Amino acid sequence: MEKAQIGRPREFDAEEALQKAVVVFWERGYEGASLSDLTEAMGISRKSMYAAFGNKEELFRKALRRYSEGTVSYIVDALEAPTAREVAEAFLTGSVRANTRPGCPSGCLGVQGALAVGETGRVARDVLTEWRAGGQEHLRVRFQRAVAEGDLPAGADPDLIARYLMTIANGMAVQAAGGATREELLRVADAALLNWPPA
Amino acid sequence: MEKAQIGRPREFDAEEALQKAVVVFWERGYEGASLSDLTEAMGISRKSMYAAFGNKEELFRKALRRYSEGTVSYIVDALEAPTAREVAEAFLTGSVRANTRPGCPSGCLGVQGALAVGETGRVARDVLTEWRAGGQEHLRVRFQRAVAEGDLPAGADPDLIARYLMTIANGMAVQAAGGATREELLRVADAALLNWPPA
DNA sequence: GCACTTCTGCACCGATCGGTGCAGAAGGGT
DNA sequence: ACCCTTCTGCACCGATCGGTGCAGAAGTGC
Repeated sequence: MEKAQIGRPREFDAEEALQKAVVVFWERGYEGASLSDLTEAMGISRKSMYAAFGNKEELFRKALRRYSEGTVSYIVDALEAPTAREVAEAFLTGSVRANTRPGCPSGCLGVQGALAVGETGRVARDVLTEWRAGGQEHLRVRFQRAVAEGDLPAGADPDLIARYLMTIANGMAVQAAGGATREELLRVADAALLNWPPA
Repeated sequence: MEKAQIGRPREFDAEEALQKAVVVFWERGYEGASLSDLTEAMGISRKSMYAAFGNKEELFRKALRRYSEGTVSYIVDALEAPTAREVAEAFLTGSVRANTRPGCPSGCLGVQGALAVGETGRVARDVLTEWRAGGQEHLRVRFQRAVAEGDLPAGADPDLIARYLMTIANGMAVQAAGGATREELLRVADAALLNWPPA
């Protein structure tokens, strides 16, 4: 993978710069984040950004990937909880924590990054739609397994349960973007889990 | 209120044009909707738009007001339901219907109109944040009344119940923007109401 | 040291952004 | 008929958008 070192090496840390881009996209959304905003935060010139990441859309894709591996890696952990109930708990409390992390923008990049957009944001919007659907699909598969294992009743609908949880998580992202606190959202998560399974 | 008719009257129907603007903002968001997009859909020139509505921010405010009075007027109706449980049901099913109305953009203008934005969208974002908070406050007051009337148990927390319902509604807006169908979301609404009150 | 590659910063590209100035047309009220 | 106001369409404003061409600096392998 690593090509032989030929020519002048870049002066900045690409991972570090990408993390800065994540924050800008997270805070302003794809369309609201201008190249000037991005490169200024990343501490590099436009030319260096294009050489290292391709273009704005590619930068967004890579930022989302980094966001997935970092901020919202709780999802992967949640899926490994021993029972469906614990999966749901870990997923929702993880969402709350990610949406209200001190020092980070409020809400979720995957939700507010590009929800309704103009022509220029179509790709970013579709990327995020697919990203959210992917997360929901992981939940669905996990709950399907839980049904097979007898952890959930035979009549339970894995698709509905996954969508139910993802809907709550999406809603909490909107709430966080609007200023809701971690404590307020944790209470919502508790309320959402009062009846389990929800179908 | 009506100023005496002096000078040439405008050639277009302001209400009709405003409704077109609602759809464009709803579909593309505040920043994603350019003046060209808006005026083209409204069928009027830039100059006529500025004369009739002020500027883009004012147009957005007026579009949101019209949206409130039209598409999401179900909230007002829901608040008048006789019991807290029926209020919750009417609110959630109304949300689902509004988010998945054939011929209209998917999702909710109040959510996807301006969630994460750049400098130019700050005002629109704050307007929507306040708008969502206002809706939640109406629910809270209604549930507070329900507690006073004994319709909800004395220990119930109106603030939490209102936030819980608004979180679900917000989440369903995100789901609808991602392509969820009316039937799928109605099942989510049912699941969310399985335990009542949720706290 | 040399050749080669890739870096960086700056100026610049056409397109589009929100918003206006202007001129002329068109409808009042009297 | 007149005046006066407000309409409309078009061209245009400076600013900013995402993206590049260019020149020179700076590193690597030989």
